[in-house]
Amino acid sequence: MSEKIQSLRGMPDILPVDAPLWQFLEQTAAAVLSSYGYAYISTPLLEPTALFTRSIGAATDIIEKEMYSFDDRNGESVSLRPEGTASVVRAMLQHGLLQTPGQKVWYQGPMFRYEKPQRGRSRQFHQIGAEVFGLPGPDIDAELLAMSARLWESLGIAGSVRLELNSLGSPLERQQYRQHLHDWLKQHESDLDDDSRRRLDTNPMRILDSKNPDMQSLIEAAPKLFEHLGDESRQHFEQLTAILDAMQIPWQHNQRLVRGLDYYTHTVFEWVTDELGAQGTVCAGGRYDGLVELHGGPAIPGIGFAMGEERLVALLQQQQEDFSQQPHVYLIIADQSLQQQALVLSEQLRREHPSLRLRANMGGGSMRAQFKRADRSQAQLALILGTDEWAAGEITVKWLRSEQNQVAVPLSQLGNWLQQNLTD
RNA sequence: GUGGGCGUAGCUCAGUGGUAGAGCACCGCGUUGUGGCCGCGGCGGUCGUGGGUUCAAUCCCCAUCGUCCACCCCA
Repeated sequence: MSEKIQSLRGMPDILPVDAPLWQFLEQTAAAVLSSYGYAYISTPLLEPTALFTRSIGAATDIIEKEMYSFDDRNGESVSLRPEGTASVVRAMLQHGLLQTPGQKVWYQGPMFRYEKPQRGRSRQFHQIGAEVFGLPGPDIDAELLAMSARLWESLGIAGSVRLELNSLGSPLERQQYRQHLHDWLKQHESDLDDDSRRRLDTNPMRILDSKNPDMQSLIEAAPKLFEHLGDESRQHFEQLTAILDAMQIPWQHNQRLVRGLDYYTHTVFEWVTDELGAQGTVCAGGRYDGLVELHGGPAIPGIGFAMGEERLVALLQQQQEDFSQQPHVYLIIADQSLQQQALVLSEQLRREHPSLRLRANMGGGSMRAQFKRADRSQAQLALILGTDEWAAGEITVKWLRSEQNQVAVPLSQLGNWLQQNLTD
């Protein structure tokens, strides 16, 4: 006996019990996104390492210590993607898709970060994301948020999430504020905790996000980013919030919201929940007006978001709703001599009724055993094919979830009969 | 990366310094062609792994791995 190989740490399997939830999430998201005119795009899991270091910012934790990077057989440094936006920008540029403004795309798939796993945080995790290019105005910001709100509604979790909003201003304003904040914090360095002191030079804006209670009064007193924004940036934000108010989408202004990735500008937002412990951000994003340029393209603005599928599935799980697709019918083969006929019949039914979920008994077994399996399958009814039925050219139909009497249906009419009598 | 909780059957867990148990699940029987309820029987664990203490370790100690939680980070 050889040793059983286990999955890598933080790389969970998604098992059949949970799969219906994932499918519900992904199908609902696909429907909502396409209803807003987003087209699906799929990019490789493996990219040149430089794509991410340039995009995300070399001083971030993602780049410094969380990327799965290695040299391929050609000696080129490649990395598993830690997020999706960089690849989408790369692909849009590479294929000249940014010639026309207003491109909307969405993606879905696994991302990889070498983190210490905990609830809502694994090393391989999944995101659904959306990106829009070439639209600078607050109108698209608002529509993007409305779309996410609509998705929460469709998923039935609207009551569990709330929207937090902020503006980081233009790249210049952001940079100036960062310097200003840094200088101010430097003067209060003795009041900072160890984590914050460490971040002072690398990412001072993140200090505002600290959860340390001892830091809160200092953070309150720190200069506010919003007060350092120029008129244009303020206008952008005010127009956005006016549209949100008109659409009756509740939001909160969180002045400490700064986001972790370097490329964000102007509008940034997070949809957060209190129901998942420490990993409460379920969807986050913002505007990244300088990113396309940073990747060697024209000065085209962009905005997008990514949502964490594991976290959304966790919210869906709390609803206790059953998303699984049970078979409609279970075909019991009363006599093994009819195995061949049963398979032929099954194929015929499936061809006639593509939406029919039919599970035929495989592997033989006694009637008792087959009925047990039929019951366990949650099928609405059992079809029984035995020698008597076969000789008479009919099949016995028994309801498994109600007390109706079982009936004999001619094989020639079985398809129609099922269509008329099955629900959902 | 830091700190803490936990690792006994597929699942949820009990248990003792003398090499293990329950419930659920699974399989079979009680019906020669009828499931769900019930009864009976059965399958199933090198007690995470390695080392130490001991006459003896699943139990005590150390390490390691895994898992969960918080920090950190982030979706």
